[in-house]
Parts: sequence; structure tokens; C-alpha cells
Amino acid sequence: MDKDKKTLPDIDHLSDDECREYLATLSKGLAHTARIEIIRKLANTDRETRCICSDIVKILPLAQSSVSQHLKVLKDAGWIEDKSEGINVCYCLKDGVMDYYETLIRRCVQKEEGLQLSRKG
Amino acid sequence: MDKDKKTLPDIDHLSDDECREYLATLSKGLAHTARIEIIRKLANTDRETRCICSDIVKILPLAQSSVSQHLKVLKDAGWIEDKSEGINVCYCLKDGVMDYYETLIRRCVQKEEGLQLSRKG
DNA sequence: TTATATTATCGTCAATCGTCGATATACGAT
DNA sequence: ATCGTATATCGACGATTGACGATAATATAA
Repeated sequence: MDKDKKTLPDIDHLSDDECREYLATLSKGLAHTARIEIIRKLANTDRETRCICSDIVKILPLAQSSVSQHLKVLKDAGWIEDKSEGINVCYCLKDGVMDYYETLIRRCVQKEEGLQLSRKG
Repeated sequence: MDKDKKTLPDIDHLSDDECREYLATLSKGLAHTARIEIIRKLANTDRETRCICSDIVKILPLAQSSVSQHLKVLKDAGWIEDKSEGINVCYCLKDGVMDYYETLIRRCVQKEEGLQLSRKG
């Protein structure tokens, strides 16, 4: 039932290559203004209120099928989860994914240990 | 001479739309493993050491023309700067761009003021 | 000038993306 | 069973991306 609700992979257990792959995938999620809007909307919707698909369609200037595509991209990338509620599908941000993204960036990109000279402060 | 070395736009002076556009553009920069590798390399190269184009070509399993393309994407997006040094071109990360990216994400995506209920801590 | 090294650009090609309308699927109500 | 609502998927299309080799452009060396 919760088969597809896989949690975010533990960064410490990923190889460098896997980290880069995953960072690229998540970044692709943020690489379109419509998807940024979706994430913004979900970030501002608490779990009780819930955010169903049709709410998201309403706030975007796109056809329903296009919005559905963007939601699929975000879901496949690991940004969001969905849950069916009768006729509706409730979307929400994956828990902690924002922090996860920033951590992944640091793991992939930031200065290697041993030579952090210019970290101001 | 420094015509194309434009600094990162002040986030506070951007409209919401412009913020989203710019976040999407920067995210596109991170949306490819080769470009992540380039940014990693530059983040680990201090300004004195300098990192010239051919060094980057060496560490990537791509043709020189492909690497040049990726460098162009990163430069156009605002991640990196270049500077000619005789026959070579020295690339470096734009100063503060990592922090800038994270700030932009927060500005675009994170919870609106007034209702931050579940910021743990 | 000619030759060599470094980098950018061009042209081409296949693959992916973004969009849409149309259709399929699933559920709830009648 | 039929209808209506919500959502996902399909197929088509144009635009963009990512790759390459070839070539152009630039600087240095001989």
C-alpha cells in the first residue's frame, strides 16, 4: 500500500556518483517555474489542510494534463508524495526534503574536508 | 573589460516572478552531473591556484566542446565567472553564489511569514 | 610568417522536455 | 448502470538539451 512512499536515501550511504545523480535529479525538479510554484504552494500548506491536485491546477496557468506531468516529475524526483483520498489525490512535500536538498548540495559540492580555509566566520 | 562580470541580482529587489525565473535558471545549472562536477572542482580550487578550462576538460569524460558548452551554461546561469589569462581561460565560482542559491530557494519556496507553525526548533 | 596549444562556436543528430487535447481510469452520487 | 468529477496517461508537436567532430578564433612560440 505504501509501496511507493519510499523515504529519501540516506546521504551517508550514497556513493559520490549516486550523490551527484540524485542532486541532478532533485535540481531538475526545481528547474521550472511551474514546479517551483507547486513546491511553494505545498510548503505553505500544512498537513491537516491538505492540498489536492485540483487546487494546484487552479493556481497555475497550465492545462490539467501539464500540471499532472509536473507533479509526476516532482514525485519521481523525490520532492513530493501523494495519497489518494476518495476521488481526490492529496499532495504534500516529502518531510524534510528542503533540508535534505541543501545537505546534498553540500555533500556534492562544498569544500572537501582538510582545507576549508575561506569559510568566513 | 569587466562588462560581462555582472554580480548576482539583489534578491530583495526581485519580484516573485523574477525570483522563480532565476531559481529555475540556477537550478538548471545543477541539473546535470557534469556541471555538478565542475562546480565541485571550482569550489575546491582557491583563487590563487586558479582553475583553467583544460583542467576541467581533463576531469570529465566528455569532449572538449561538450565541456565548453557546460561551462557556458554555468556562466550564463550565473554560477561561474571566467577570466582570460593569455592563452588560457581561468574559471571560478562566483563569490557567494552557493549561499545566494540557498537564500533564493528560501525566498521562493519556504513558508510565508505569519504562519510558520512547524519550523521545528 | 608558420606552427602549436587552448578555447569557443557551428552544424548535426538523437533524446528529452513542455505543452496540449483527447482519452482512459477511478470514484462517488443518483 | 449512468453520470459527473478528479486525475493520469497517451500521442503529437515544437523547442530545448546534450553529445560529437569540425572548424574558427586567439595567443604564444619558433
